[in-house]
Amino acid sequence: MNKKQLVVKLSGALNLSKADAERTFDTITNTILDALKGDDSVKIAGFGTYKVAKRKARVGRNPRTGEQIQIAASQKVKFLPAKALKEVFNK
Amino acid sequence: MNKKQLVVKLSGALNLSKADAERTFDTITNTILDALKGDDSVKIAGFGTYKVAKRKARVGRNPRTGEQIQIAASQKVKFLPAKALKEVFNK
DNA sequence: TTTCTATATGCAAATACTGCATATCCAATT
DNA sequence: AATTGGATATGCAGTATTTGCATATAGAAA
Repeated sequence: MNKKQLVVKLSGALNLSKADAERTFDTITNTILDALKGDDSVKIAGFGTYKVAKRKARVGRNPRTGEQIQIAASQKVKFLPAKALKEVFNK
Repeated sequence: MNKKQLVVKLSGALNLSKADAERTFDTITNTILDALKGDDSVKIAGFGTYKVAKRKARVGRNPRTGEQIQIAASQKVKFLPAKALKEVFNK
């Protein structure tokens, strides 16, 4: 399912126009992103937690040539599913 | 930031009551979950992709006693941040 | 208040990560 | 509705990182 299909579903479920449904959805993702940018984690009970994980610099390898390369430290967004979410998929 | 705080922000940004904002948010998470339950992945351009990852059975260990235990195969929800998301945090 | 979640522990196995080419797929513009 | 530019999936090798187990406690959320 891509974003367009999701928006169509939301439009029906929320009784909004597609344009409004999309704006609503974008507002939510932007709000979450803003919090993450401020180095805050976003905890959604029953769904999961978004947090920014810091990754240290390390030595990697180009699998094509085999040569070693230096990989810089970086940050990425991590999503940790809530307990309730795991249970849904494991029974 | 927890769910309550997020709902307050959404309520302001979307000009909805808190109750409506929460209902809207829940509708979205439920829609995503339903797709995942149907073994479909949810791809949100500019944000990321939710997908169900299957994890193989393996041998684990009880850290308290040290004894080996068999861990069953399981499934969990994975979130893969979109390229745009990584860039936000790495410059 | 009562339920949920993070944390901490040791350790084996699974998985992520890197560059890059190709194939596929999506979003937006025409 | 069709085209196109951009984003993502895949495969590869080897190492770094993560995962997940049991369980109690502390802290936060409903």
